[in-house]
Amino acid sequence: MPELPEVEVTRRGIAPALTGCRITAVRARIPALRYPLPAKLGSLLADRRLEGVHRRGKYLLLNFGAGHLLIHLGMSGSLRLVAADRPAAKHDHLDLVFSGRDGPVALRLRDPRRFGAVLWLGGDPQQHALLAPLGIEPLDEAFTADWLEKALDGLVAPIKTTLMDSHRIVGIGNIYASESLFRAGIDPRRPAGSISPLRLGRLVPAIKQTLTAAIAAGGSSLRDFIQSDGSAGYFQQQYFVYGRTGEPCRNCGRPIRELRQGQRATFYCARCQR
DNA sequence: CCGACAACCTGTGAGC
DNA sequence: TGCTCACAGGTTGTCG
Repeated sequence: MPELPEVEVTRRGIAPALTGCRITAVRARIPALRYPLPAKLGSLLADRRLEGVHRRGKYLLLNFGAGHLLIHLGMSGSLRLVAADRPAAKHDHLDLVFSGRDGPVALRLRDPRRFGAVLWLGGDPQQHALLAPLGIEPLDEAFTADWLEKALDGLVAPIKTTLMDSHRIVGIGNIYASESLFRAGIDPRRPAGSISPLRLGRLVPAIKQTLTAAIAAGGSSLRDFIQSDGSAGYFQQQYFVYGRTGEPCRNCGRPIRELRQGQRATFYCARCQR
């Protein structure tokens, strides 16, 4: 579910409600997601004040002053703000209960597939083994066609799988890789290192526009993505190619094609993308 | 370093 | 209706 836009929408949903609030309880219902949950998370966070909520790639960082709680939503994770006494449903694995301005409120993590992660980072978050190797933020000013040309130099792998490599560029997952390449008019199978500067000059703004539009729409609601207040995102209504196999291209009318790259589905228009 | 692949886990929808 | 199979937003680790 969550690529950069969904994580950013989540961040913007929870930050205003929780920043400045203190933890009053922690409820962990399972011992581990992708990694074991931090031991003694309750005493670690007891009475701590949330200083801010940040994002790095698809990771959320909750700053508690003494350290950061790192949260990754994996494939199926979501965070919601709910009344603290609301019963937990299936796959609601973790609650962080805060003393909110209007009474106790729980930040509830749900993750059916359990590919997500919750870790406690005591030191500088950027030095952590999961964050240090991460690539550039695509919405940063530093992400330019010049930067991309150097980053892709010599690479033979298809541009689509390369865009999804978080050690080069963060935040672009399977949906937004296909969508960005359509907007740029680039064939997803094209070797990353042999794309002309002219085309890279189209790809950079295509990525930025795709991600920005998705954030503005509240993310994509594949199956069950929900915002922190429980409402849906609407970006999927703006998909050009993702999940539209056989349907007419919104630009030229030809049927959208589907292929597999690295065990993932790719969607594209054979006429508009070269 | 690069690229291909399996693995982690549950839910859902298609097809029979 | 019920069963089986393929596939789903991500990332790490391994291997050649």
